[in-house]
Amino acid sequence: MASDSKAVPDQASRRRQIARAALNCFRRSGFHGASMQDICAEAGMSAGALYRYFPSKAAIIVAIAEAERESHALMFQPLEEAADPLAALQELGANFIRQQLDGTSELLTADVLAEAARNPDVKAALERNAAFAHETVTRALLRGQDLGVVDPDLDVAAACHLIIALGDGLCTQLGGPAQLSADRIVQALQTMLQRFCRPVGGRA
Amino acid sequence: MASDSKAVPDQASRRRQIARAALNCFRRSGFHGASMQDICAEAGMSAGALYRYFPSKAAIIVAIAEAERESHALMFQPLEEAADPLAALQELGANFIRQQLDGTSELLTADVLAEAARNPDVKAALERNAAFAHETVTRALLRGQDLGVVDPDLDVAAACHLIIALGDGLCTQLGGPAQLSADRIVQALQTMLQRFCRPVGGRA
DNA sequence: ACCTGAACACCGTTCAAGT
DNA sequence: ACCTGAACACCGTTCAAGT
Repeated sequence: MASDSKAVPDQASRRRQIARAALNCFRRSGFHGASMQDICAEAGMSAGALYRYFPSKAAIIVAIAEAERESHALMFQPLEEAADPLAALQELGANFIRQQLDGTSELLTADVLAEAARNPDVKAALERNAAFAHETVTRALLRGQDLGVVDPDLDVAAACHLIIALGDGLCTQLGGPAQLSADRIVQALQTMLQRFCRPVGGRA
Repeated sequence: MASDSKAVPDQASRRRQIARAALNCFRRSGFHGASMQDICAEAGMSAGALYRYFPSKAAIIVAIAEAERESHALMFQPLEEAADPLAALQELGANFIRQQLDGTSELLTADVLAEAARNPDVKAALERNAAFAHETVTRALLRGQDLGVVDPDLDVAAACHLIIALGDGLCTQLGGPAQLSADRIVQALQTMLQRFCRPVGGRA
């Protein structure tokens, strides 16, 4: 709290405005497909003006990735509190897939991953997101072990790695050859998570 | 067989030479990071010459993707013949992960996926690869059901979708926050596949 | 103080001109 | 016949000049 709270658009809301415009453009044409001119037009300002608020195109991606982390935090919330963390993880997976097929999802597209390979700031932002997801899922599985709903011999860290890779893969996937219904994929995912994580003896 | 078999470099070997040079450049700097000038330099020819053999930068990716499909076919071979298709799938997964962590792998990077979102030819090439993988894994699981090593109630198509998404995710992943050993990931993957696919009653 | 938009150094691609 | 490399239309980014 250093200065502001005026009626004129401040730095932060300007940045949000630009990020929102950019997100529209990226969704339409991808990160490299959308030009700065497009983004400027969509945001209703000139190139020079935009560069007052973001030092580069990549910096816009970083801002979007950071916003995405907040929305993930919301999505992951139930994992922390649920009475049955494994059931909550299955539920989360179902929501995730539905959101993915809706196209409602924000933007963890292949484009962004590709940019991360070249730009250290983007890479760092995505790694923060991945670390957050990893930690949250890890905590849920450990708690599941304490509660007896997760196999106590499961290698939780390695399992998380796979589960998150699966999530990433579902994000970037090309529809798939056959057109499977969301329900069938959701069902299969729940079966996979259940069988993979539950204690070896039991059926629940 | 229309014309050739001379000592001078023919069309096909020229194309291979360019594709190899491009692959080196892409590995170094990614698809967008590598300029055509870089590729020309690496291949030892001018821009005009290169464009005699490939109509665009994207066309080079398509050629690489097609070569990758052949190498996948080789990798998937055991699935078709193995006495235990589920065991063969686990083995394939282990090889896949090791190859991934070696950096030995060809190029199903985020870059290429990103390009597919914008270029229909690249997209078509990747879809051919995905369809091939999907069909092969599907056949293996169906055969596993016949042989009694795979749960007869498993939704094979949906399971394949998840397994291939997992493979894609492992390809594009950013190392992961913690540095897990390949062995632990391999072990977890085998557990996951085994528990997911085997008949519900049994242990083998 | 803040914005504009032409200018800069690049990119992928083309094509007149060379050999 | 095949190749060269300057030229073209773009891109992300900058910065003199305006208000």
